[in-house]
Amino acid sequence: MSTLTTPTTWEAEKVRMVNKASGAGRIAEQIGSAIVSGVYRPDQLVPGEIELSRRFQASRPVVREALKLLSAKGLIDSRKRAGTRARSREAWHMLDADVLAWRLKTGKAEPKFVFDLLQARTVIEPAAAAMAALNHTARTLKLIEAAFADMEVSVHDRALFVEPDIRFHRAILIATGNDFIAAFGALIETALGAFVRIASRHEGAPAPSVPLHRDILAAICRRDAEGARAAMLVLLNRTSRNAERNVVRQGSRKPKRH
Amino acid sequence: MSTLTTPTTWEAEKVRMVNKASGAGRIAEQIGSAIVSGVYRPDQLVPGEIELSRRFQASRPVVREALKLLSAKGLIDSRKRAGTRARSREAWHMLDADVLAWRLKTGKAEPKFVFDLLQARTVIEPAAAAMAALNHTARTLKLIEAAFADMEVSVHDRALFVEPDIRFHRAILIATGNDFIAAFGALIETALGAFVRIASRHEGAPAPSVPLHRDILAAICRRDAEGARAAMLVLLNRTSRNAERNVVRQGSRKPKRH
DNA sequence: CGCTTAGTTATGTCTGACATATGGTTGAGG
DNA sequence: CCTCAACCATATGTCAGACATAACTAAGCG
Repeated sequence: MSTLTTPTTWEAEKVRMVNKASGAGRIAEQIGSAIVSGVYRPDQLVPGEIELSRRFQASRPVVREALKLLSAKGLIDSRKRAGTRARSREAWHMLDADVLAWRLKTGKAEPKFVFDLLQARTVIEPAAAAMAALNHTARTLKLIEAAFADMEVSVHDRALFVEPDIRFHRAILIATGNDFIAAFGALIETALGAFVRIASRHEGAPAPSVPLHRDILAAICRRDAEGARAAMLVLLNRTSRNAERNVVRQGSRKPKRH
Repeated sequence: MSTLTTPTTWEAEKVRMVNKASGAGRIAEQIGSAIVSGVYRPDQLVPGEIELSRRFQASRPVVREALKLLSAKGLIDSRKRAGTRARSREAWHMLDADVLAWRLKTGKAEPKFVFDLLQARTVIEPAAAAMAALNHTARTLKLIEAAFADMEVSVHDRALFVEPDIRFHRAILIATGNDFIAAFGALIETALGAFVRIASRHEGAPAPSVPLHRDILAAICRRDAEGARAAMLVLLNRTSRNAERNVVRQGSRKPKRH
């Protein structure tokens, strides 16, 4: 049953984040969530390793592995004598799938989170669609087409629809041929996952968005960069309107930072 | 700057990557560089932990911490029985400062790397400048202005010029008020660091770019979004022309992925 | 009063062992 | 001879206890 030489790369395997079940991943998630939710203030503290090992009922090496995970994501910084400190949010790796998930889960200030997510998508994805139109190959185009076909099949159920939807947008990012643009995949995934969570109780089937996706695919197919850009922009504008309608009203306020 | 013998040119508190000196960081850098340079093929192998601990003259816990660092950056994936495998490049966190540095250091296919870097900047930074013009605060504007002032001071020396230059572009990203846009800071830093490395032996002082930066700052100051976007685009086009002139000619070839 | 020095403390590192799951191998059964 | 189940080897996962090292604190000395 296994396809012999063809790698068929991901498919079964989801985007693998930290293994939540096992020790280090579980602890990293707990501490990471605490940091992004503001339990541990910017430039200070975090309990010591022995204290953490006691608190999480795990040995110190496991705690240290968890801390290394968080360190690699820019959340903490350990120095020899005085403990490990939570780093300020400018240092966080905001496009890391785990950091995004933790921020979303402990949804503090969710309106601004959703707004920024959409704003970033509006910057990246139209340009990505244009680049994909110019640079796509037979292989990458096939990925986009396959994702769109699966969207059409599951158009009746929002829960089923979201997976191929995410795959569609990711495939476009990959089709750009630019690794740095493709790095936004995690962001798209989180954004769409969040939207479906928010919007699922307000609306029915996602049928109206299918023709918009079809326009994007068609433009990419005929290597029409500006058409693809415009079509993607139309889709994102629709998504923005939906988000505005669904998010609590304060979402329309201009974000006001100190 | 990196692996040198700890001159600590600019003082302690900087963007802290992995602590290269100490065990886990040093090992992570070695293995990570090997992965991004293609020594360990996509979906396969990587020596076992005991073998690694022997090879790097370190204990197994330290090796495991290094592996956790790499795991958090999307480079590897460990499963219980059959070892830890190098993940395919789609999984790599391309905007991670360490991954960027490792890819740049073991510069394989550097022309495409530089080209993609510039292309990504052309997508992000004009939009970021426009957003900064609309959203900047007194605090964030001051950061941009301070960086520009330092650029003017050190205009005579390219080596000194690069630091405030990086700071200028980072400050604009921060001034957007959007965390996800700001996440590109590491990319900008790597890009400018790479360009100065490439261009330093071809050209003299970076004086011509100063008025272009001044135009960006002025547009942001007067909250002129489209002006800021256009000014940034002008700067990036100049940078692109310089890069084209400096990089070997094959950089103009269409990147051809299988 | 400032500088040096000693002590405290948390991270960093090491050793050695056991637990666990999984891939491969082997043997039983069809 | 082939199929499938049980077994075993192996690499990661986890644990415990110990020592090394550096940095912050404070006492001691000039």
